[in-house]
Amino acid sequence: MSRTKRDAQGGPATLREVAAAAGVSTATASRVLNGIPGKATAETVTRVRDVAVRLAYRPVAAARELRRGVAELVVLLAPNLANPTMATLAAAIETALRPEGIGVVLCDTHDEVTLQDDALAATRALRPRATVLLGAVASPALARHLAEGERLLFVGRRCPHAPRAPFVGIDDHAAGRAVAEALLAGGCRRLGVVHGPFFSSATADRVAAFRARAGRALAEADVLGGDGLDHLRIGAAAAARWRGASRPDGIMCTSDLIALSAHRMLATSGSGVPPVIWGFDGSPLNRWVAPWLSSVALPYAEIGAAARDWVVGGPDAAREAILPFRLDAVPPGPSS
Amino acid sequence: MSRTKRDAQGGPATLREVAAAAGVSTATASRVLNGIPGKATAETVTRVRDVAVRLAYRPVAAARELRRGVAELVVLLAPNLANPTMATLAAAIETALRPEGIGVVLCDTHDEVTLQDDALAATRALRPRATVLLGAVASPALARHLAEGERLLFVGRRCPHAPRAPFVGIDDHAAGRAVAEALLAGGCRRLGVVHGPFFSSATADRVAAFRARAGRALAEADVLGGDGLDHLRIGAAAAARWRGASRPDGIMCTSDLIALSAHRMLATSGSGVPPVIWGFDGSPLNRWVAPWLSSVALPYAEIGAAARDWVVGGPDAAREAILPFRLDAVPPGPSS
DNA sequence: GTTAGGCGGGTAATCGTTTACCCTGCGAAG
DNA sequence: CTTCGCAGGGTAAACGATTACCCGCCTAAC
Repeated sequence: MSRTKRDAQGGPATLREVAAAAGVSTATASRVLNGIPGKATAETVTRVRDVAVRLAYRPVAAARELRRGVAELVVLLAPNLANPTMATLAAAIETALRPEGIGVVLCDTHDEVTLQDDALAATRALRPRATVLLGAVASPALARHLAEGERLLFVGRRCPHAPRAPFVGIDDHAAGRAVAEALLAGGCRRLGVVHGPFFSSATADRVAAFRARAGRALAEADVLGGDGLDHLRIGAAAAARWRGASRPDGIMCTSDLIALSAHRMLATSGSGVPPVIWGFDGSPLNRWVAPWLSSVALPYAEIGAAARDWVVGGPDAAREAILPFRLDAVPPGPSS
Repeated sequence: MSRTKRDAQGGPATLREVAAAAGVSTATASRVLNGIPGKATAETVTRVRDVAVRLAYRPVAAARELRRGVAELVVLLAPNLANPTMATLAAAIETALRPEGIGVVLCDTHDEVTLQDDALAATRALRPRATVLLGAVASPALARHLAEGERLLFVGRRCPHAPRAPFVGIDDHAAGRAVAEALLAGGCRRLGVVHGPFFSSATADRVAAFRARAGRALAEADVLGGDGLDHLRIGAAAAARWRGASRPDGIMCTSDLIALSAHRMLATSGSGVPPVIWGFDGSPLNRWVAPWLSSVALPYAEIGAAARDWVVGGPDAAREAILPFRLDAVPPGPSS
């Protein structure tokens, strides 16, 4: 029961001190605390555990990592945290990983390829369990990581270099089709699309399926967008092309952000009955900021859980998780 | 120029290999790569650097951390990443820290005290350079960390236990006063407030200053809110109390989120000219989702920079950074 | 009566860096 | 001709955990 040097100093206890206080070797203490069975009597186990609790022992992550060669960390690359969708996804993944004792290192790449590459290179030194990419773009470092067998998980958007790389997301093809069907079923006659860049597999799939299902209801001239990375600008620029002229009565935007700015631009032109607008992502904020917006809601919690399963599952985890989306349709009626 | 064992294996090079390839000891190699002056000839320096580049050497973070006792990591505790303000702040801080080679470990506490405590306890094992708290609430673990001298920085909202703890933010008192002045100068006669919980120093200061400046233009009955943590609910519930009855013509909400939901509730009641509404935080999204909203904009980039300065500044960094806010007033005119 | 093997545990190497300490010249000051 | 000090560099001990081996004992099977 005598205080060790460090205990007296007030610093956190080390494994050696726990072992000494419990009267065992560090090997035994380590095995007990890691729950390795068959290496200690029940009596020893409780004694070591008690001492560890009493001394408020917390293993230093760096020491374990150095020995094991991998940290209990996951790197999360997000293209833009100012986009509520990305922030919500990031939060969902972090929330799912925390109970596993895995920390999330966040990197906002601000939609820039060079920042993505910098982050990819820099975070290697951390030796994370995996790297999760929310909206990856093609880049040299990404290709290199892939070739070198780093553990990479793509969420929402597939790997630009290798579509078969581990992926968690929804069936964007089915979602695009569902939106077209909803619009047609709602009585829309002339459809339109405002989309982001096609290098995003999510965008490409949504638009392709929408186009296929819409058939002649969608004129090629009513498929707008694609330039730039800022969704708010995309929506505004695209919608401006419909200004004054006649326009579709049913529009799919490939993200809620695009829908927000497109709607705003359309609203200020203000002629006739407003079109029905669908977006993607289903932010909880929509109800308050855009009650007119129907949206394909992402299953955030399930995406987080799937990402966690892949991370903890190791090399033999399922390579793909295609999760069900939800259609949050605005009830028909006067748009307030 | 012969390949070392590990080099041949394709794994990343270690310092030992770099040193061997450069014909120096690991000590010298380490000193050169860490830029410690006066310990190597210029010729040696270039040789070591060249070899390091050629071998794509990256120091393993865990080893350095183990030796130094502190990781090049900062833990960021955010109350709710679904709130765009928090997400933007988090991104700003991460962006400022990255060039310093400091990674950000994100923890979303979902506004729950126990999660904040869990995160505080768990991240200690990482031995971060500092912990940054975005919207801290009082809690046992927080008090303990404070007492034990952990490096804690409070952003936006002061430490609930110790108002003098290191802080980065704006002068909320001045901001509240400025909003009252703007409303009065704009011709408003009856003011109102919708606020979040007062345990937030930011909220308390804003409301106190607003109240002081508004004087008799603000009736106590028009100060609403305070219950619950979800800003969207706060705004809706508060505004519902003005429904049907007469209401203020100028309202300050202590966050944009509150303003969003309050406005929506007011809009559906739809009687008479809509009140002028001010919020806080100045999200870039506001322009698109709430063009009617005036807002006290936070200097996100400057907050990130100040947080970085405090983190890298070590023990003698300035304890407080009070940064200038910006008033993003909606131009008077018909609210679309 | 052996012996294989499981249980309970200890010793010490190891992970990759940093850094305290030591050493050797060499030039300048005395 | 000493002596001091500095530039330039090497040796090896940390940092704190994990884990590959090793060892002794006891039981059960042969």
